[in-house]
Amino acid sequence: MSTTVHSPARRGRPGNDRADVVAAAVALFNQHGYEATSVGMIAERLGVSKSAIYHHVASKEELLKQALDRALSSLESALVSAQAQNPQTPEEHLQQLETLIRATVDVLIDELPSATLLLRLRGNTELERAALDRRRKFDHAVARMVAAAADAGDLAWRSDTRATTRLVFGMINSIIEWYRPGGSLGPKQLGDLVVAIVFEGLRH
Amino acid sequence: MSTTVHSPARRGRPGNDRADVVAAAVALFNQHGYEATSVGMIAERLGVSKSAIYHHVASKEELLKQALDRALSSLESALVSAQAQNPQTPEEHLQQLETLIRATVDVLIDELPSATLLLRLRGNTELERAALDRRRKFDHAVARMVAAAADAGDLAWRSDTRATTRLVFGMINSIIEWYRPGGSLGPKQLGDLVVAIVFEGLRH
DNA sequence: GTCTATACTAAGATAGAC
DNA sequence: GTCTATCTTAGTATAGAC
Repeated sequence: MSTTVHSPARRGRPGNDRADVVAAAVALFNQHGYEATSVGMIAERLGVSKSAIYHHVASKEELLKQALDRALSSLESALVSAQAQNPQTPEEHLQQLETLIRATVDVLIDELPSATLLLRLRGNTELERAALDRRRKFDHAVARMVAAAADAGDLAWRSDTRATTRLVFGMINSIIEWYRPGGSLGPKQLGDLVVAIVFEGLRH
Repeated sequence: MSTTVHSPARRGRPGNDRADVVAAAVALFNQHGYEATSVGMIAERLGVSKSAIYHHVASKEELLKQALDRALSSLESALVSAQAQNPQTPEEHLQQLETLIRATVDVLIDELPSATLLLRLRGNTELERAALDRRRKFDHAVARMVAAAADAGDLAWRSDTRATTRLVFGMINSIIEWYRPGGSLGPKQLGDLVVAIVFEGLRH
């Protein structure tokens, strides 16, 4: 069981390792949904038989868990990095939100497959509900940060802070629906664009 | 085959009609995904046996088609109503976009189940790809309307009109992820909020 | 690390009775 | 409008050889 995440030069017999299997699984989970993806489909994509998959993981659910952990950890790191700022003035609160928005955009792009999986979860199993709970904790921490910025003034959160926060992060999360690496738009530029729309709007 | 959509008082033997079956199916498609939803699950939700479903529709796919047609027709109507405005001045272009945004929000709320189904499509079958094609035509028409507004001036579409449009409608579409009827926020207020964020941004 | 073979379960759909 | 019974295919997972 070579648990190495990115071994630079693999030892031993060629073939697939755990990371390969997870990557193939996540791609298929995103295309067909977790429930509708069979172990046979994952095996087929890797060019091996079904039972070869069970050499790497104990169950189909373990593949889901791997990917969700990865996405959640990355998002939580983004939040922590913004929380480190400890803002005092209204302008510093705005800067903190900007940091959070850019860090979230970066995570969505860097972890596009696993983040996509997370954002499409429906909570149909215990594992999925646990992941959604963890995501809800993240959302609440974000909401607290936004509320603090609104309290400090300088932010037109338009009476309903909760709905506004959902809309803003709905916009950010929608990136996974269309963003593909290698396009003309890089992470930095996309972050600029999102921040500009959120804070300044589209009217001249 | 009583094809009535909302018969005020049903004739004949009590039980489920086509609309009941479609509604149950859509709810389950949204929760588990189309592929992962079995006809047996639909039957169970309605309290009947599997084969009772096949009295109302010829296949599982027909249930999907019904719902997607409904969502697409509603969205296309919203677009047509905005297109009827034929704007001349920059301010009229802005008003046209506002009309489109409000009409889209209304459709998402009024047709929440079927709109949710449409927005989560992955294009894994011919039917799904046909629906996605129809949705793409809608998106392109929206993009043309936005481009016309940008050309008329008065709109800070920040160099990349395409990405900006995607982000804005990503925000609007994200409504389906959390909006539930009966909350404190009505369609009108939500439309106000979206329009305010999109045009004015959050900074004071 | 991968294979074939197999156990067991559930899927979509049909036939024909009530 | 719904039922039971059935056909056929495909799902998750395991056993044990190479």
